[in-house]
Amino acid sequence: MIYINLIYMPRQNSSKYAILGLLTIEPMSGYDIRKFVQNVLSNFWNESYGRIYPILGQLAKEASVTARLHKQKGKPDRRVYHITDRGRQVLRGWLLMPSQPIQIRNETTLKFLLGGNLTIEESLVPIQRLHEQQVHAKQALAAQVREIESETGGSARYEYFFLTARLGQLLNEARIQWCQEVFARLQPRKRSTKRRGNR
Amino acid sequence: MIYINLIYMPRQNSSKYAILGLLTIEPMSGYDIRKFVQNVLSNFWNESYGRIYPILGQLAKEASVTARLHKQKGKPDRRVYHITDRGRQVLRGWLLMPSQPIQIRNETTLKFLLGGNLTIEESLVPIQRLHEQQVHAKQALAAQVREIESETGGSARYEYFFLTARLGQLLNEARIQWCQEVFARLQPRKRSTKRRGNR
DNA sequence: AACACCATGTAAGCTGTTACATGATTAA
DNA sequence: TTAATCATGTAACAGCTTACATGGTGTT
Repeated sequence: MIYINLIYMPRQNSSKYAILGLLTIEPMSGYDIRKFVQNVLSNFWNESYGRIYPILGQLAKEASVTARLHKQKGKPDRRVYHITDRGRQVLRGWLLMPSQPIQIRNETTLKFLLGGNLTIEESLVPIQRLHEQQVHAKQALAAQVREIESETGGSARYEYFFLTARLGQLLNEARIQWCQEVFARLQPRKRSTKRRGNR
Repeated sequence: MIYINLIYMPRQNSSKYAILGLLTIEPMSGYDIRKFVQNVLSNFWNESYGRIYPILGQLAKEASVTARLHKQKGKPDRRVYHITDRGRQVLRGWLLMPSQPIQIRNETTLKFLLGGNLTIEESLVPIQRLHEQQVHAKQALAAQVREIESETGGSARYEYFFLTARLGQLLNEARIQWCQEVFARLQPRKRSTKRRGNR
């Protein structure tokens, strides 16, 4: 295939900038980044080792970060990455660009929409699971908010961390409420309508 | 690389089952599916032509769907796909499986979290855009709900369509409220703190 | 004349996860 | 003894989008 007018323009590699951005919070190793993403950002971001390590190498080659080796006793060496001024410039350029529209693929919701192909009981199973999960997440989010509030009372970053956690809370509450509405509307008439050919 | 114990187990191809599922709502062409996903499901699902057409061909080969050619005057022929009994079985198997955890990558939220690298004014720009967009989406969602309510008053599918749209509404309201909280907390002290080296 | 819509389809190629390798320490 | 955690890294490969091709009709 020949590209004459345009070079193949992939949706940009946001992992690269995400990792760069996390290094402005604190210098981190690849392992730290993974942990941070899993523990703190999992509500709206994810990264796998398979991306993190190659990207850190690439960023170092571009002089957007510098690596410092921290030797440890009893544990493997840590390669801690620090963002450079050049890295901050690159990051700033990305931060100011309009965000890529989110490509959402929420299997649970799609399956629920197609619930007409199942019995009501079958359709409710994943929603019960979702409800439990979201109620559990509610605790974790509240703890996170308390931690942020206690940590850095007046820092510039504080507001952004707090408000991001707040978004998580609001979405969490919305999902819990939805589950309750589903239970209220779908439970009562328990006619096991396993009708398939509905046209 | 040699896989001895396990075959490479990719995250499953949910597009295939999604497309199959949409054909239980109504027989559709590839073009219809794209339109439907964009117009109705865009809040929680997306599919591109590059996937839809090959998958429809694959599903036809597997006898999960059958194709019927609809000739049109002045417009290209439409290849309309109908789900088969075998297809319904395959779909049912997928619907009963627990959903893959959502892999979210919300650039807007991540960028907001990293707002400490920008001025408050700069950080607020995308949130103002988000707010406008969500207020606009609110209208569209309300219209969608009204349409579902009027269409099929008592059908089995009605409840699932309605409740899915309802989830969209609740999440939409949560996001709008979040934007307002952001404006309230971030606007007042308009000190243009373009501090970069925050450690 | 330019553009958008209808309609189907394919090749390029980046994106991103998973399953490995490796190896020491600590907890159950 | 088994498993988990710490820690870095790579190869395989499916997932998915984008940019094309093609061509008629209707709208601005």
